[in-house]
Amino acid sequence: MPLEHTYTPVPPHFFEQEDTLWLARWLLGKLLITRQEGLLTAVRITETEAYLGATDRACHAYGYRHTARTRTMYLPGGHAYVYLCYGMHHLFNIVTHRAGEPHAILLRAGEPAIGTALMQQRRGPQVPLHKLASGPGSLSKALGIHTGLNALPLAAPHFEIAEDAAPYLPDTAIGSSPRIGVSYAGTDALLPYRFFVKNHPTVSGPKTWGT
DNA sequence: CATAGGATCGCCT
DNA sequence: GGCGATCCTATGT
Repeated sequence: MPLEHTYTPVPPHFFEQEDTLWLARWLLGKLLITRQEGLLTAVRITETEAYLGATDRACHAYGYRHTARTRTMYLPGGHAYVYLCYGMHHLFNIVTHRAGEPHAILLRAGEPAIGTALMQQRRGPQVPLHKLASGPGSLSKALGIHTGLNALPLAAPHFEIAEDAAPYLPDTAIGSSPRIGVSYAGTDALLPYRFFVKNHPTVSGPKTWGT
């Protein structure tokens, strides 16, 4: 591993804490690392969305709904929740909070950090660097994430969240906005539960809303 | 740059 | 049978 990619993995149980909004902000600037068939790829996270479980109408597990799909969300924090969206996109979430409280954080965008050539290969040669992992479906595709990895712990070999020596992101560098694509959620669609690195080219959708 | 429409299928009612 | 926590392309401004 090259020196510039030295990093410290975060243990899965770190995500058992209950403050999902804080975690969604905290994830910005951290590394999401995946390994498929021994090949390492990683992005630096630039955009996330929090889904706050039973009381959040935008959450799949609103009202403690139990279905085959939502089963994963009831696992303790630190597991991967991967589901198929629109029949073709594999969306990647990190389950948070204690077992039985179905919170999750959707990872929506990141900046390529490790294994960029492989991510380019997975996405196609025409895709510009800043779009390789811009948008939740694209991010999963670049990192080789698919529903076969659903319910696995967020630990080696498949996944890791890690910190490295990157500069600390001050609050003024972070924006928030309503979540994307949840108009079905009534008034909860207006809650500012989307977080992003302000003005970062990899962020999908609005880059400057909020503070 | 903004908007529109089609792709495509597992999950839920 | 209807519809998504989306993406890509095409068309118009």
